Amino acid sequence: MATRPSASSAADNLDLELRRGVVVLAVLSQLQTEQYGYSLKKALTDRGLEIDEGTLYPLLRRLESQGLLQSDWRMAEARPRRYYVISPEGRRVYETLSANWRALTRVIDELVQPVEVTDGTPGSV
Amino acid sequence: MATRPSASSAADNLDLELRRGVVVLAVLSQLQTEQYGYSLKKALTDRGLEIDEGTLYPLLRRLESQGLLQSDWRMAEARPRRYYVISPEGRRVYETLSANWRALTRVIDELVQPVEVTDGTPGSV
DNA sequence: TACTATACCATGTGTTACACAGTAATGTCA
DNA sequence: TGACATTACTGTGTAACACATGGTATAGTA
Repeated sequence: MATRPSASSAADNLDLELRRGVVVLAVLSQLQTEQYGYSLKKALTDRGLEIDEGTLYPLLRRLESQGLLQSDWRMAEARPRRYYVISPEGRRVYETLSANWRALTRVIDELVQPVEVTDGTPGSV
Repeated sequence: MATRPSASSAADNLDLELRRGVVVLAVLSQLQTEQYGYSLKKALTDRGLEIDEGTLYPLLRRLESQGLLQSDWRMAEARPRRYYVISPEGRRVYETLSANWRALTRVIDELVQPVEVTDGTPGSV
C-alpha cells in the first residue's frame, strides 16, 4: 500500500459509484430471456460489464422480492440451477428505467461533451 | 401513502440508484469554471439534472477534501459565497471518469439497445 | 483413485453516498 | 413591514455495493 493513495483511490471510488444502479438495468435487460445467475454473470462479463458474485446473487434475490423477477430451480440439469426471468411488472419497470437511463445519458453527455483533445491521439471512440 | 407501494417505490428507488455517482461527473464538468454551490445547483437544474442542496453541499466539501476541488470564500459580493473550482488533480480524475462514463454508456447502450419496436416507428438509433 | 479446478449458489460485514428534513442568516422586493 | 429568495450547512436513516468467506457437486487430470 503505497503509490498515490489519494489519486487512484478517489478515482476508483468514484468509478464504483458510477456503475452503481446500472447493474440493475443490465440485469433486467438480459433477463428478457431466462437465465441463471452464473450464466448471467458470464454473459455480462463477455459484454464488458464485470460483476461480482457477491453483488449479483443478492441483487437477483432483491429484484425477485420486489416482484421484478421470477425464479425457479431446475434440478434436472447437470447441476441445480436457479433460473431467473423478468416478470410483467419487471418489464414495466425496465421500460421506465431504460427511458430514464436514456434521458440521463442525454443530460450528462451534454454536460461532459466539450472534451478537448488530450494529445495527438486520434479520438477513436 | 397508498397506491401501489411496491411498483412505484421499487422503480423510484432504482431510478435514484441510477443517478448515483453521476452527479460527481456533472459537478466536475461544470466546475471547469468557478462557481458557488447555489449557482451550480441552478445551472445543473437548468440543464436537466436536479440535485438536492443536502446532496450538493456535502458533495462539494467531499470533493474538496479529496483534492479534486479548491474553494474560497468571497465576502465582497452581495452575500458571502463559497466559490469552487476544479483542481489540476480534479481535472485528471475528471478525464478518467468521463472516459469511464463513455465506456459504461457504450456497454449499457449495447445491452439495453435491442428494444422491440413499439409501433411502426422506424428504429432510428 | 486422488486431487484440483470450475460451476453454482449463498450470506455477512463494512463502507459510502444519497435523500430528506431540518437550521440559520441575510438580502430583495412589494 | 413582511414574505420570499439566496446562500450555506449538518445529521439521520437507508440502500446498495465490494469484498471476503463458506459450501457443495461435477468435470477434468495426473
